[in-house]
Amino acid sequence: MAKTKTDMREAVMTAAKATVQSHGYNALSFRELAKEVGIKSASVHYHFPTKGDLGAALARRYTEEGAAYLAELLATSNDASWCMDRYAAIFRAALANDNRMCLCGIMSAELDGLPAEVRAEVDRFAEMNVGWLTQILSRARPSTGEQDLQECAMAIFAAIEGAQLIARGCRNIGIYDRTIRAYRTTGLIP
Amino acid sequence: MAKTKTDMREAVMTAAKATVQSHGYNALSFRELAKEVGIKSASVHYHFPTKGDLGAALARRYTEEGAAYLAELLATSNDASWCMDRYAAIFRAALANDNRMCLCGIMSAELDGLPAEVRAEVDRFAEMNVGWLTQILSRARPSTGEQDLQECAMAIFAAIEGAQLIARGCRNIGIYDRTIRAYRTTGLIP
DNA sequence: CTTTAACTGTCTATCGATAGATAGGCGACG
DNA sequence: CGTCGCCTATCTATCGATAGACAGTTAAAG
Repeated sequence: MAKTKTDMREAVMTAAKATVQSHGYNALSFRELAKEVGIKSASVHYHFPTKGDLGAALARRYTEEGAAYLAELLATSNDASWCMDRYAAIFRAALANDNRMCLCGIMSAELDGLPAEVRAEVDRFAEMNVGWLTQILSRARPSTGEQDLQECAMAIFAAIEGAQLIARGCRNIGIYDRTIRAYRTTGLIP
Repeated sequence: MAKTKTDMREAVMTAAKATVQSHGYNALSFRELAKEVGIKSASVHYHFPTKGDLGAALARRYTEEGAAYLAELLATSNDASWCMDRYAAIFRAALANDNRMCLCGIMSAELDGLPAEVRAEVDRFAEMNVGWLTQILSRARPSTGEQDLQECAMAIFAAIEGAQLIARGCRNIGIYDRTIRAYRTTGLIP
């Protein structure tokens, strides 16, 4: 059974995702990527004509997979606190996995070097997260206005991304855990 | 009056700081840097033998200047709330200035490509901030234990860095403002 | 069937740009 | 004179991207 076009494309995207989460979009190299999946860089260009195409495809899939998982959480439990636990665990898992970061978090830092199509996907990821968090908050605080819910959701999203960023910077996952706990204690997170 | 060695060194560091805050450490180029300050790239190497030397000097100065400013705040007012306002304003100013980021925030995202001496400076910056925030918190909540104060200080630092990161990613400074306000409302920030 | 044509996925080879870094020279100044 | 600050010139490495060839597959035409 030979590799189909889709197989190779998947392999490239998987390797690229890991590289970006570890070293950022700028560190993504067609040559290195090709070496990892066992083809030549010219063949990577066959699947993704430009680096921007690859980056955008990566970010889009990342958002979609995240949205699917979060929807599953939402359908599994009505407990906002439990959902938030699982949510924070997603970002923790990236750190635990070789000190990786959220794809869109790391891309936000590299924003200036990003092609426009990649930036658009970064925005969509943030929107998706805030939307989900707003739903969670509306369960935990049903009497709160939509406006306030969204602001608080944005704050939670930013705070968790920040916790990941700083913990990564210090190469210390304990910082992430303690920070999330402090968010809970102060009431930022349900 | 010709330029002294110190003058040129200062000029290089100033330009480099702006570049890193805008585009990250990886985007820092000796050639571009030299062009900006009106010398040649070989001359930049005269002042900073390697890129790591430049990056570390940059981060060290950034931490020192920040510490000096924060000490000034601490000496100016006893009002924790006012100090926190000024603190949040520092990070806001970076965003307002061409969507720049905290030097150490952006370096945390690029951590893997950083020379060891630069990483060490990133750690020191975080420590310095947490130390200052702990002092502020001990004024606002004098009855709280040192352990809890430090955790909360770390949480505030991470949350503000995150707010800056996300607002930058969305190219929308309003997101920063609303997020900081939400931090206040929930009680994370005094 | 068989032949022919197109398509697919990968290859080799190469382009121009840019990176960090180094060797050695030149003029000013104390 | 000798050091200081900056220069020209150049090296090697790597980047994204492209052109052109080749083998394997598919499918239509005869």
